[in-house]
Order: sequence, then structure tokens, then C-alpha cells
Amino acid sequence: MSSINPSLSASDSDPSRLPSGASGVSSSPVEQDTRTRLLIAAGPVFAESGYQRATIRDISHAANVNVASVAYYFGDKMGLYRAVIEQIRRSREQRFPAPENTPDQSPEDSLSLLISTMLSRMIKGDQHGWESQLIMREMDEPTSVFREMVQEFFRPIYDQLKTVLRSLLPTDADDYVVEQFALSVVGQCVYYRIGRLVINELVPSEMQDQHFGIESLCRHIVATTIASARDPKFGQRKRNVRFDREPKRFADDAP
Amino acid sequence: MSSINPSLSASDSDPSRLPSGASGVSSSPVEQDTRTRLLIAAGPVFAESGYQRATIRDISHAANVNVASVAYYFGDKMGLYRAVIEQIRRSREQRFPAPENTPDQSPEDSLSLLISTMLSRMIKGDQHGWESQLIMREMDEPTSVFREMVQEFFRPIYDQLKTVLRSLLPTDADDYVVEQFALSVVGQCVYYRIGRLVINELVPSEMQDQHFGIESLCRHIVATTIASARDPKFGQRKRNVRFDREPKRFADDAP
DNA sequence: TGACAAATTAAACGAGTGTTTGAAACAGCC
DNA sequence: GGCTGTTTCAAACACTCGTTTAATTTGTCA
Repeated sequence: MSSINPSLSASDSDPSRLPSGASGVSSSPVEQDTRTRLLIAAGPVFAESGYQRATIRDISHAANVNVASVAYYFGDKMGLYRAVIEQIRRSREQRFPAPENTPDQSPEDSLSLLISTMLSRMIKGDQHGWESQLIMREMDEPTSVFREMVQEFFRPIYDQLKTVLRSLLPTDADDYVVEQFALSVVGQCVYYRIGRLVINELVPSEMQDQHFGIESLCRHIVATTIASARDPKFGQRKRNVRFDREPKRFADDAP
Repeated sequence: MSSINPSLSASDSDPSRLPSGASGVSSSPVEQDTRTRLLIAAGPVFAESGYQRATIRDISHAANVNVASVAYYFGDKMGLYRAVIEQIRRSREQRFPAPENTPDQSPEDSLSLLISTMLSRMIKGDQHGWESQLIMREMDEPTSVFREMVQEFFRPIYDQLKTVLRSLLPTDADDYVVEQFALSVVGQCVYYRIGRLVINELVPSEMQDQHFGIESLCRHIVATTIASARDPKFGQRKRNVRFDREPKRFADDAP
């Protein structure tokens, strides 16, 4: 019932929302104010355990603050979570900005830049490996922040990708073909994050070390995408007899 | 301390492990023995909530049995979970068996069959949509059954995929190229399951209805894979100047 | 210094959790 | 019937969770 709780009167990102002891500029990573320490400690815990399983006791212990501080500074657990997500978005957009669409750039170069941006955000997009993990968790355990996150995180670069692909494909390519190509690119990039535990089991570690770095993967995805988008036979796909004698596996497929 | 608990002396899949009241053959879906009712009810709950958040009270309520029955028949919560996973593996292998490698089949047909099998297992591989979800959960929230699951679920069809891709690629293609192609195919298939919530936000629903059925996606993935694998320029990738003026985004990439 | 608000703390609360228990209900057999 | 082993059940246990509370400490300014 107290009326002094700061979480009720200030935005998550308002820098003026600081305790009186600290004067904005942080002196040392371990000597920051309680709110900042919570924000720093919460990310890895949420990423590791997921929103539900993460406990504010764990987070508070990691931040070396009292459990009640979460309610004091962020209202509740979800308030802290939203602050972490927003922090990731800003950090990521700053360190791996989407490339600009300069007209003097070939579509191939644009595609390469986009893919390397996506792979970087995905694989090395965080200093300690937990930021992407947290985003991926939202994808199959969505919380209330999911929809907003898709629109702000993914929509912009996805639209850029579609634009570039359209310029690579034949001019009469249908919209759905562009969409399928875009999702193919995204799928390939995302899998190296999502499926990394499976990949660790299936691919020898020496091969991963030598040929599964971002640069190597980017080369592969760019080359295969361009090769198939430019394939002269591609326009015939719809009538290719090869696919007319598919096994009847599609009983409940789209009509 | 009781010595009559059946979970301690019988395998999860032993059909003789039935209460004396039921005589093996099930009469009606709603009139099965307690153990079977638990097994049926547990799958969707585990898939929906994940192993940790799923509660045996929810499962027991859905199965219309007492909470203590889980301990009685499966030892503990993890015992029930393992039984569910094993049930999925058998069901899936029976309904979507990996295609055989018949020699009279073109590599294109083999690839198409493999991809449609993977997509089917992924997207419609379960009667009510929860089986794949449960498997996907293991991929980024692995429990103790993860490693065994990868080897038994994914390894066989992944090896088949590599064999087919090798026959499509130039004969002198390096092993890592085969591996990259295989993971590209897997990534594209998996993304339509993993990223389905994101896709729902990014792709108009009419387009999803018309062009994102299994058959349509299979055609696209097969066509792009074959086009790029057969691209005569593909062998030159390593020396393509285009990639030599990549932005320096690869500071911590593999040397 | 003393008053006052901000910040922190230990403790408690109430709701859920997995698991255990001991008694009751039920089956089949003598 | 009575007996025996199996299965079910409601209740309790021990524990963890997010949140609240009331008391204490800290910092600032008159």
C-alpha cells in the first residue's frame, strides 16, 4: 500500500529512476545500484531457466540483493522480465544494426550482409550467450511480450530480406515464392541456434570448429540461396512432373 | 517402503504390466486401465507445459485417476515422462517410417521422400499436435532423455539425408559441404514447426493456407536444394571474390 | 543533530508443488 | 462366507514459489 514504490511511477528505461546513492555513471561492475544489479543478474537466469522456472530468489541471490527488491523496483516478476527483454532489444540493435539499403550495392552483397547480420545476432549476438537463448524461449513458450517482440525484433529485417530476394528472383515471381525463400533463409540461420544441441550430437566437433563459423555458414546460405533463386529451371517448378508422382502423404494438406 | 509397486519391477513398455481388472484388449477409449489413461493424458500436458511446469495433479485430473497413481505405476514423474517419449517414438516410426533406399530411385525422388517424411513428422506427425511439440521442447530444454532421443529419432534419417545429398553434389565435394547442405534442409523443415508462432505473425494467414502446406513446402525445399547442389558455379564458392569484401563481422569466428 | 523520506531487510503468508502414507475398496480364489 | 494380494483414494507431509509486511538502516537536508 505504500505510495513510494518507484516501479509504479517510472518507465523501465528511465535513467532518472536511480537510487540517490549512485549518480548515474557506474563506478565498477560489482558496485552498481540495486536496480541495475537486478537487471544484469536476471537475464542469464531467465534465459537458462525460462520465465516460469526462474525464481526471483535465484535472481536476487545472483544480484546479491534482497528478494523484495524486485517488487520494489519492477512491481513484480513480469516487470523485471519486460525490462530485460527491452534491454536486449536496445543492445542488439546497437551492436548489430540492420544494414542499410544503399542503391549502389548489388543484391548479392545486400543478401550477404543481411544473412551475416542475422547469424551474428543469433549466434554471437550476446556477450555471454544468453540473450539469443531468451529470445528463442519466447518462440515456443511465448509470454505476454511475444507479439510486440516479433514486430520490433523480426519484422524489420524480415521485410528487408524479402525486398532483396525479390530483386534476385525473376520479376514475375509470385509473392508466396518470395515468402518461401525468405523463410528458408531464416530457417537455416535460426537452426544453428535452435538446433545447436542436436547439431552437437550429430556433427563431429572438429568439423564444427573448422566449417561452422559464422563466415562459413553465411557463405553457404548465400550461395545456395542465389543459386536456386537464379536457377533457370526454377520457374517450371509448378509443372515439374517429378512432383506429380509424390507418395500420397498429403491427405490433410491445404486443398 | 511397500514391495508391491509395479513400477519397480516392470519395463515401461511391458504390456503384461496391466492391472488384473483389464484383460489387455481395451474395450473403449474412456474405459481403459489406470496406467494407460495416465499415459494418454500425460502427453498433451507435458507438451503444453513442458516437463517442469506440468503437474501430476493436472495429469491425474485429466486422466481421471488419483495423484498417487503416478508414483504407483511409473515410480515418479520422470518415469511417466520417459514412458510418454518412448510411446511417441514408436508411434511416429510406425506412421511415418523413413523411406527405404531403393536403387531404382533417382536421387531427386529420394530427397523428396526424405523431406516429405521430415515435414510430415514435424508438422502433422501427431494426431492432435502435441507429439512434435514435446520433441521440440527437448531441443532447448533437454531433460535426461535428450541424447538418447537424438540418436534414435534423428540420427537415422539424418544419415540417409547425407547419403542422398552426396549423390546429388559433385563427386569431389568435401564432407563439410554435405553436412552444411544436410543442416540447411533440416533447418528449413524444422523452422516451420519451431518458428510457427513467428510465421503466424509475419505471413498473412491466407498465404499460409494456400502455399504453406506440406506439399508446397516440400516442393520448394527440394527444388532449391537441387538447384544449388547442381549449380556449376557452386564449386567456386571458396574463391568467390564477392565474399572477400565482407564486412568485418567475424572477429570471434573460427580461425 | 534531528527529522524525514528512500532504500533495504528478515520474516511471514498463502498458494502450489512432488511425494508418501495408511486405510478403504476391489478382485479372484479357497 | 473369509482370506489375500492388488488397486484406488483422501489426506497429510515437506518443500518452494511470488508476494507482502513491518521493522530497520541509510542518506539528505534543514
